[in-house]
Amino acid sequence: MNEPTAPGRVGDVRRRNLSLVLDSIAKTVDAKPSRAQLAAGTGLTKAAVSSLVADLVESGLVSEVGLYRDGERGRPGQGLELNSRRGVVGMEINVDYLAVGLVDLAGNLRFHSAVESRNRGMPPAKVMEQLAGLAAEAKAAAVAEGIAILGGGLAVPGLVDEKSNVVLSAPNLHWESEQLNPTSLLEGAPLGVKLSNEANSAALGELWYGGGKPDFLYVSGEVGVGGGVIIGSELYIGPGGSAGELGHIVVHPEGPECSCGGFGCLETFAGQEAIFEAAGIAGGTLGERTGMLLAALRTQEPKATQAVSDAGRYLGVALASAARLMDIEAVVLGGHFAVLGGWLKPSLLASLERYAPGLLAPENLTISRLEHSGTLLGAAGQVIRSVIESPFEFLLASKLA
Amino acid sequence: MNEPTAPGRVGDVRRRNLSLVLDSIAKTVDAKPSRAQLAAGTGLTKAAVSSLVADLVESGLVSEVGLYRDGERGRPGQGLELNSRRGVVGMEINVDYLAVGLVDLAGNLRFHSAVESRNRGMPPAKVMEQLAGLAAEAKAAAVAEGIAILGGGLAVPGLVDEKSNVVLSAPNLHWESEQLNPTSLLEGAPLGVKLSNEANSAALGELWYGGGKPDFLYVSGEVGVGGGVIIGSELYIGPGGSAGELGHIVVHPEGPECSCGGFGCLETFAGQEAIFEAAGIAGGTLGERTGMLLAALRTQEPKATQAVSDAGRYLGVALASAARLMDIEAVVLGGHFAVLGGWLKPSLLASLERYAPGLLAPENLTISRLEHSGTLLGAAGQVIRSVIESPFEFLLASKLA
DNA sequence: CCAATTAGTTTTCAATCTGAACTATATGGG
DNA sequence: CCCATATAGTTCAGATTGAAAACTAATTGG
Repeated sequence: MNEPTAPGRVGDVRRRNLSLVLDSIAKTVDAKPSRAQLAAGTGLTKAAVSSLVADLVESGLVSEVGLYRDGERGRPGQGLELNSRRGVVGMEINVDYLAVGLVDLAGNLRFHSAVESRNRGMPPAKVMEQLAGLAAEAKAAAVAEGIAILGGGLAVPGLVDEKSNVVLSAPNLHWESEQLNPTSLLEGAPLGVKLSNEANSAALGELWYGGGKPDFLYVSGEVGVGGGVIIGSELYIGPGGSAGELGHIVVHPEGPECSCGGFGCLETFAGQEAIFEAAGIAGGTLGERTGMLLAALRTQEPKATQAVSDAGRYLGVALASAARLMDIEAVVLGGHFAVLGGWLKPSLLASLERYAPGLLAPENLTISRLEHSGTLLGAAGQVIRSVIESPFEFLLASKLA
Repeated sequence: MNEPTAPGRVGDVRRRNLSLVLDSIAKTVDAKPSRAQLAAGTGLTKAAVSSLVADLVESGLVSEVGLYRDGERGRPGQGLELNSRRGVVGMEINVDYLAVGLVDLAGNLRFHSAVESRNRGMPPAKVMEQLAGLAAEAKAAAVAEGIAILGGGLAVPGLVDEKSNVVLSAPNLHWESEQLNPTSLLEGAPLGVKLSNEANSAALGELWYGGGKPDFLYVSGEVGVGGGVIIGSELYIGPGGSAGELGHIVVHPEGPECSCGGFGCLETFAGQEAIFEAAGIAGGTLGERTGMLLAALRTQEPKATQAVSDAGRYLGVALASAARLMDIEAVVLGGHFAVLGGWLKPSLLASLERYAPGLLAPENLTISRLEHSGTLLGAAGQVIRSVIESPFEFLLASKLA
């Protein structure tokens, strides 16, 4: 009724095992496993692994990196790793800036570039044009480093339809039902460009390239308060694709009206604008206002400390509810909340302890260290991940070419 | 890192296809598909379906039910259906009653029995003893109807460890870390007895045997306020197995202290006890108090209508948060909330519209019609479902026997 | 320099699906 | 009554794939 549940064919076994072997290689970062180690790790026979690895090497996804002697005696193994001469471009459109990065299959950020850009209210075509300039830089970097670009990921701060490349709504950009053509940013990349949501991408970036526990809630404090839910090392997006809207959890039933039309949403207490306003900070670019807020916090200006403490308290209420509802055991703070982390944490932890005592251990509340590259890494990572999960399709395509 | 991700073997294809065919037969209730129709429906060839069905019939899971002529000409097909001479016993321990039911593979409730029983504070052994009497009734009914019992499911109002048959905690029963031996209730049943959570089972019962949309939140108003989250036709239990704790969402940060140690939880506003207290109803059994409340509502006694209206309002706050966070599009009210449904719905809908305007269409807020058999059906259904999802294991077992 | 040890390949075999040919059983028109 | 047509279901050769075991390759230490 839901998935059409395709029949199992004999060939599916190979699809699955190709992915299993590739994933094992990907997981074993720094270790460069041999075929024999992969056989032991996966439960497959050496014969099967040899055959599978041959296909993966031929397609260019995996490369052999010299010999590897581990034990005392015996023939040394051939080290295997994800080919670092294949890469994916991660891109991000946000309210105040644009950014690109080049990530190789092994997960190294090989190039990074960002520009400030006031995108709120700007027509999508204009923004895409500017982004194309950054993408060209990434392409040039790839050529310089000898990296073949397989595809790209583009994160935007809004709800997207990944299949049709439509931004369904991005209120903070004032976009609604905007058809983008992200694939044109990377002409010729075999896997094209995948559109995704900013908070979700950041959560995935944190999972794959940051402090990646298998289950956690990522809290994204950009202009809005967003979230990304990771369960069992997978992104939970919900039936309609818009799960994780932490910013519109009701934290006070008598609270003020929110831009979403509801009342008492977390965003009205802990959104960037709300914090700036409560701290009495106005005017200037986002960067300037953030600087002013941090300066005020450093001098312990009462209005500023109170504003951040209040935000932490209400964030604690929201997280208590979220943790109880979804059985979440760890939280990672990103974006604005990462910047304010140190000032936010005390009131946040106190609030969590008040509203959900014993549920979330303080050491499970962490601050993202990926800073602004998390979203990029996540956007690119989704494409890398799709190859790791279905290498068979990639093999087919590369055989045709 | 999380699942050990077993390697794909050639034989896995058959496992999957056995399940695919069995599931197709199960989904096609009333239609009794032929092998040819299954082939068309699944995408497998007739040859493969014939071979798979042969195994399923031999194991007793599927039975052939006479000829079936559909078109104008041609040889008629052999109708196939889940064997209604195989059944599973669903059992429920709750605070105020015990219940059992016999469910055949096709999902028909063939026998049902319940007794009132004050189980709060009762030692588990005593409760299990009484339940054994009910289980014996179900076994006798199975013999009378010629049904072979494959296994059973036992739902309890608390957090359970399904692997070790331990009730980790059931605060409303005053149980903590209680080792049960549910399998002894159905001596000789090849699949044993599976322990599960009451709210989750009720949600699954609603999914499989009620108004089963693929995505919804089931709200269980028993003594506590629980919930079960169904996403993509599967139960979401979270990393620790305790997701869906709707009762401890914070609906008012200045609310009273809750039994969980937190403050302002939904349960303190909309739990059974809270409603009775606010309505000024005390004394007597649960059934008597419920009767008094319904009577007071019918005569529009102000305290009672106000109590229920308040409960609905706060339930709306919790559902608004839950719907935003998990992207939930439909809600089913069960238990106490189903009983109060008509009186609760107006304030609940108004509150939802205030706190999350436009998110949940009124027609997607429904009241369960399964009444007290929902939990039973879900508990038994989990065992039936496990057979449908891995018939290969069942085939193996039945070949050995 | 050879025994021991470990890595990786080749070969044979069994499981399982597909596809095509074949058998089985019904309807309806001449 | 009988045969063309149509549909259901079975049988059998062919292809894919991993398991198991035998084999080849490469390295170390005595």
